[in-house]
Amino acid sequence: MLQDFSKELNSQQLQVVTNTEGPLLVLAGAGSGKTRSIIYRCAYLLKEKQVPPWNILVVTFTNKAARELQDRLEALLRFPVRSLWVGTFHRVCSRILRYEAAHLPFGANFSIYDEDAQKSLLKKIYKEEGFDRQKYPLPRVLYRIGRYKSNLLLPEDLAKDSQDAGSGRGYHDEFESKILRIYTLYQQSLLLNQALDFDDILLYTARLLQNNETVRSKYQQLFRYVMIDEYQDTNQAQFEIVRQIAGEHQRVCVVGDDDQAIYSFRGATIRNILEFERDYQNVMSIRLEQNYRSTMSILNLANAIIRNNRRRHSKDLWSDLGEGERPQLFAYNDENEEANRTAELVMKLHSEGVSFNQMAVLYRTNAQSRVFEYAFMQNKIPHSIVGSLHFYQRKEIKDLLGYLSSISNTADSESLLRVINEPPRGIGQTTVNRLLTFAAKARIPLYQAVQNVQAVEDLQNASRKRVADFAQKLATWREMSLRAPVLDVVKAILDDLDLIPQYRRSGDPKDISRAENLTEFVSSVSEFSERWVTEHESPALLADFLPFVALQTDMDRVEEGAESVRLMTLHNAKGLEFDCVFIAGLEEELLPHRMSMDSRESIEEERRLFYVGVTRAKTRLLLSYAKCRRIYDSFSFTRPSLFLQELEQDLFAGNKDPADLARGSRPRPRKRATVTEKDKQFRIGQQVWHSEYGRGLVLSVDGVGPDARLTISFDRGKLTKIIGTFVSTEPL
DNA sequence: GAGCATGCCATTTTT
DNA sequence: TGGCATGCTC
Repeated sequence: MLQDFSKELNSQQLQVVTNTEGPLLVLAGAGSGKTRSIIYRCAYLLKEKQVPPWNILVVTFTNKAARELQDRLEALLRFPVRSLWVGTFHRVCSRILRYEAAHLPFGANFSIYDEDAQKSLLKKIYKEEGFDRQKYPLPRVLYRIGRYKSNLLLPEDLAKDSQDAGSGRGYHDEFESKILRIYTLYQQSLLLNQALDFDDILLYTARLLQNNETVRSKYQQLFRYVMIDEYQDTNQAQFEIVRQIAGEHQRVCVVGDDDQAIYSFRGATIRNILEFERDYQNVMSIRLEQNYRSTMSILNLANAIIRNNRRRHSKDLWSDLGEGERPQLFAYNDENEEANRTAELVMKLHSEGVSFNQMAVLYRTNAQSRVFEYAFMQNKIPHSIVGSLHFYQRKEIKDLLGYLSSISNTADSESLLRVINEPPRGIGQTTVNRLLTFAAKARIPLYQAVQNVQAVEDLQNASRKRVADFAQKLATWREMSLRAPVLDVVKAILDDLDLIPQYRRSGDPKDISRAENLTEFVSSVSEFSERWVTEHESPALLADFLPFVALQTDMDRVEEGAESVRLMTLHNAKGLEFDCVFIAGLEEELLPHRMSMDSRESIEEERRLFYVGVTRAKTRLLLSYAKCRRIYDSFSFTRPSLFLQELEQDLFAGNKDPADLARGSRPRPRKRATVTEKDKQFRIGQQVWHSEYGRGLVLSVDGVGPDARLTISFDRGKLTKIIGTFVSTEPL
């Protein structure tokens, strides 16, 4: 066995595989075969060390990575490895919480709330308590709550802290105490619904392991060998979970790359990987620096980019795949040109024999995908957008999931509220309010109130009947879901509601796509069920399916082999590789993003994001920026990214117009600055000139002077909204 | 109680 | 720009 391995692995990788008995830190550069090392390490434990699969825990960053790992491991071993624990932190922890529900303030069938559900819960709290949404914006409050949770702080801990610190004074303290109040109510309402948000899954697991010795030692003994991938992107809660499980036996292997840490906005801290050697005793550390993915020209660029970061374990990637083609840098006039030229380049590469699924277009923000999608459609280039419109965030899918949660977890009044009149069945606001009042008085969930509608006062007979009918349906589905396969339950609900045919009949293309999405959902349930049956030899029930689907993401739905160009954000590109990679929008305020330019740390993280993108490419890398970009409905001039400015020109292939970059790097006024005439006035019907679009006619004027928003019809056929500064009142 | 129109809002990254 | 909430009307 070992001999087989030594043919397949280099000496560092082999070290990773065989050093299984103590804490191990693997600093694995991009493309250095870390997944491969993890897989072989598992194989080594299973075959050589005879460790039972259920004693091994492997935590990956995405579900997709978990599945891939499992598949590749089985291919290597040539037999199925069923009871190995492989999954994301969220998945593994949600499993633990369901097993250990007896020790927790919620049942095994708890619901999992996504961000939208979190928001609607908060909105309701704001309404009841009269909080001001301007003063306490939802995203900000949610972010704060998330931060508390990933640092393992529940409201009661904070309350204690603020008491210790003495009474709060001033505006800041008032703000903090309001946040704490909101957090407290929010947490209460989650529990009332027997629901957890994403952060709760980690928080409650960490707490349980900390506080309950029996449970802790159970999992310490179960997870005799622990491996954590992408350790650079773990947060404090995740750190604590690992420590509770593996701190005692110390058989823990963490794999990561500090240069690829890109999730600090979600509470991840690079500290975990930088300090691993202090957190555990006698840590062995191994560096994987040989890259098996990219040519040297690409790695030279990657190394040059990341060298500008200060806080890192310094390392240089190298490969023996030859020099290859140097990366190309393109300067375009605007985002449309960028998209069109990219589409042309894609077709050119395709005609040279590169298959579509070996090409990817990467960008910083999802909003950038639109122009590419359009250009690719125009050119009939097969493409798939990864992650922009979340399948699981679509209304029709969430409605269906709302039904499923309502019948699975009858405490989940929020989910029931979502679907109680969707599709409309004549249970309006008034009726709902009366039901809610009744439920609150009786201290029962909405589900019970609906079931006991006879006892609810003040209801009109017609309403009461409609509620009773609905209650009957719910009860039937629920009854069915306890024993029948989930696929049957889903089909029964859809049939009873007549949802798909109704959407299909409407004729509205949006509704037709809803019908299609529901059909796709059914086939995903069916796919899940088939997998489940082969693995568990019993049919999948609703209670098996719900926890699975709640942690699914759009990323997990990309068909592997599909012959299409992938369009995705740089974040989503983590862990992937393609022959040809395009990175678009390399401009100041886009990459680095304007929201992340306030501190050195955040700029370094943006730089890492660029680095992650670059290191996805095997043979060809094509970078671009636009000199002018439309944001919402106005045009802005842009400057090339700082990250381009700090690079030597000879890293790139002969640039068509190298002067562009030099010009861009000269200090220039930030925005709206090329046309310098002062005091321009515009009127309807006036002739104006634009450097690119040529002569045009002003159709409407909104505002005064250079800042006025104009609608202009250009002679060349373009009709656009633009700000006054961008056009000249005289021929150019 | 349902559907429509209007006006307002925010617009980074996601398990 | 467009998605969402609110308010208005039938």
